[in-house]
Amino acid sequence: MTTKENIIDKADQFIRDKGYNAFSFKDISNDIGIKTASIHYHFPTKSDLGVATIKEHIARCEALKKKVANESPLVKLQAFLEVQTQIKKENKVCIVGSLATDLNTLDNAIKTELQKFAQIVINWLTEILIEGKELNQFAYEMLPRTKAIMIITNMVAIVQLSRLTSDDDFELVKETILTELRPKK
Amino acid sequence: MTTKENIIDKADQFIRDKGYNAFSFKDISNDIGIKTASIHYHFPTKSDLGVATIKEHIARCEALKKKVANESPLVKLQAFLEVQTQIKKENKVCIVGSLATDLNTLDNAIKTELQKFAQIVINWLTEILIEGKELNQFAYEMLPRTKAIMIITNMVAIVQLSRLTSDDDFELVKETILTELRPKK
DNA sequence: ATTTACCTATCTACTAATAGGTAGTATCTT
DNA sequence: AAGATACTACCTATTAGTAGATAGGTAAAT
Repeated sequence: MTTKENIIDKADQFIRDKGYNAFSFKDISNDIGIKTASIHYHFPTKSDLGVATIKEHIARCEALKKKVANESPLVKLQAFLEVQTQIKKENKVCIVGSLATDLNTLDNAIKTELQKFAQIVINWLTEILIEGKELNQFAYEMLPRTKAIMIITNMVAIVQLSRLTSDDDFELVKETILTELRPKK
Repeated sequence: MTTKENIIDKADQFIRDKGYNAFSFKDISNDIGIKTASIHYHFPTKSDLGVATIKEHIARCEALKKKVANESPLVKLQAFLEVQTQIKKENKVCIVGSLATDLNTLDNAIKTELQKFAQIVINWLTEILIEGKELNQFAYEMLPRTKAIMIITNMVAIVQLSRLTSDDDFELVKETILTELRPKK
């Protein structure tokens, strides 16, 4: 991993652990053994680092989409849910949720990139749900995009809420989503 | 409104607008025309102010519960959803979501108070859903507490996500929740 | 009735720490 | 030699929090 990648990785972890306004260049500096001025060499401003971090998420999302492109809708959905499961395992939150709560402190560059990422995620899950219904693997009555938003909001918020209630609630929500999609014979 | 109440009110607005770590005593100082040292007189630490802010939410929630105690389950649910609608109207987010993303930067006093509030909200909606099913006003198949969590996560996250997509998505989710609960004849 | 003491709420002035960011220089790699 | 990368040293602004003074009100003791 290059230094640049290393910096992005740490920024990502801090944002999803403590929030954008609670992490500093010093935090990253301490973690990877580099001076803060050197971080500014790679990313002139904190906002530049924020944008790069979201771009990394977009890239990882596109890679995952490609990886499961030929799988069944159920496997695709499971891959989708597995991302959140990993987040939960690390006791972090989704970057969309984290930055959305801080949105009014962020400049337009970050805001725009985050909107782009949110669109990609919603569209991907919508496509999975459409395909799943066509193949009779999923059953639901509302519009596919609506169902996608219902599922995404469930997942985004349960990683946050289960920090306050119980980790079991995360599994509960995940299983409920899968159960609700199962066709009744 | 006393100065103390005024401070809590501003803190609440800032937390749900920008997040806990993005607001300062100076922000409040500017808004209400008082020096930051005077805010420290009422709330020795920022954490004390945070705790007081959550306590205010708990008090308002209990008051709302009492106000609609003799109404039908549907009216109670609508009162519940109206709180979020108001939040959305102000382009803010729910305090639970806001503080949950910052949780790892907060001390135990705030964490404990926030857990208390989350429990109260979950329990209230659970009771509404149980009563609504008994009276055949609501239909759902999962456990009442599970359904409550599904609805709460939908609402908590859509106020965040609709900052990035469209305000219409908030109404979409709200209507979908009501539609899904409606018994099929 | 006046003094003494205390309480409440605010102020001015300050501190130590941290923030993001910059300029100029050194080192490493090719 | 040259570009990429990292450094030292610094700057300015802001942060949460503190100390001490002040002014006004209250209540009991003289």
